[in-house]
Amino acid sequence: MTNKNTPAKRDRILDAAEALFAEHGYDGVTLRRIATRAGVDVALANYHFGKKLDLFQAVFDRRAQTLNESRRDALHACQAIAGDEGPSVEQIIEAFLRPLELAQETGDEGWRHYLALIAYINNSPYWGPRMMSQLFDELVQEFIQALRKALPGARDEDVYWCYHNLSGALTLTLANTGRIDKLSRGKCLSADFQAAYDHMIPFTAAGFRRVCGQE
Amino acid sequence: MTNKNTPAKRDRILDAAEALFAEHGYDGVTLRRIATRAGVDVALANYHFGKKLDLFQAVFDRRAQTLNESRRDALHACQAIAGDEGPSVEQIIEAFLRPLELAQETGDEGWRHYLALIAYINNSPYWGPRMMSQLFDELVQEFIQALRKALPGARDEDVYWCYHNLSGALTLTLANTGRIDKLSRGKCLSADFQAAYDHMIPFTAAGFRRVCGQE
DNA sequence: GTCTATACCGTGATAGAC
DNA sequence: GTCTATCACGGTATAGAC
Repeated sequence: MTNKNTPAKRDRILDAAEALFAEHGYDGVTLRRIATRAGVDVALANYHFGKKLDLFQAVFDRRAQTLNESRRDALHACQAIAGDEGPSVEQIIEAFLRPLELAQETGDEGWRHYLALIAYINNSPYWGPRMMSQLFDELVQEFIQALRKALPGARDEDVYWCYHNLSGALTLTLANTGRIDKLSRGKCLSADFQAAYDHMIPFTAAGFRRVCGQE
Repeated sequence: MTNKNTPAKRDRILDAAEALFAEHGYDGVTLRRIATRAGVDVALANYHFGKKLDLFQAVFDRRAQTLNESRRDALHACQAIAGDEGPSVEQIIEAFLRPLELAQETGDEGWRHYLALIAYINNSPYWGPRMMSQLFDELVQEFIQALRKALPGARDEDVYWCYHNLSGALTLTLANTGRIDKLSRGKCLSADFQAAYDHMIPFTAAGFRRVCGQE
């Protein structure tokens, strides 16, 4: 009961920063805007997190652990079910993507912002190389290893290029820009993540099979 | 002979802005840095283009016409060859992508920066909706129309979602972040655009066929 | 330890003098 | 076309309230 809602402000700063960084990028956001949105004083962000860059990093780190765990669990679960010959390409991609959909469809809209932030970072020539590897490479390599097993005889470069295409499709989905809404005149909605993944899974799985010679 | 190199400075401003906006985004770049890189006075950008936002727009507009024309030509050329039944999915996607590769592999590195800028804009929740449609929608609709013809019986939503996946894969390629270099430990290179498109074309074509029921 | 008010100093966009 | 001045804003440090 002592500090019941003391952590509230700290978290509200992270929430506000997450949403704003995801929409406007690192330089498009000021600490003052973050503070205003969080309903706290400007200096509080500095007190809790230090420099602006450290706050950015803190936002990036906060949900990474949880996300990696749920994806790893999904991968291991489908591997357990599949047995010795291992899961199919479709099953692996499903394990890669569905945890994201679940996160996006939580009541907690923070996850939506967080994943849009990942999209921003992944697509940025500046931030991408600096931040993606540290948190995600290990798990991605596990997925790629599983894909390699599901695609016997595939050349390594082909598998990586296919992963690149999957990653790109996913990134644009996470960015949630609303562009497809306009292009399709409302027939498709950026915010309809279930539809996005329902299409992305067979689309990319077919791509893997074709390029890696398993058609 | 009167103003032999008067346009030079103006163009150098555009070149510098293009490269910097592509790497750091709109807010990550100052007019001073642009001016320094262009080797001109700070105020000259203002003189030629007005506000920072107008300079951004000018950079975005500069090459759009040329790019749209070469893509439209590529589409019409493959349609002319194919005759009445129309080109295949593979041929249409090839027409959509190859002009980009050609632009990227010109000696003019400006095109590489420009296309990375398109990637930045397309993936941004803020800029995407504001800027993509005005320049690219008309042509994209032409491509989608061609794809629809190549995929008889496909549902509209499916075609749009497939296009979304193609657009995402392309966007990440244009962004040229170097991430795949690290992931693949040098087996694949972001800057190897030919390899990127050589893989993207069969990958996405197979995806279209699977999702749109033409397998 | 948590938080606020405020001050500092550099930097940025832009307008106006030349 | 160029140079300079202006004026607002941004990140950050500090002093102290609770």
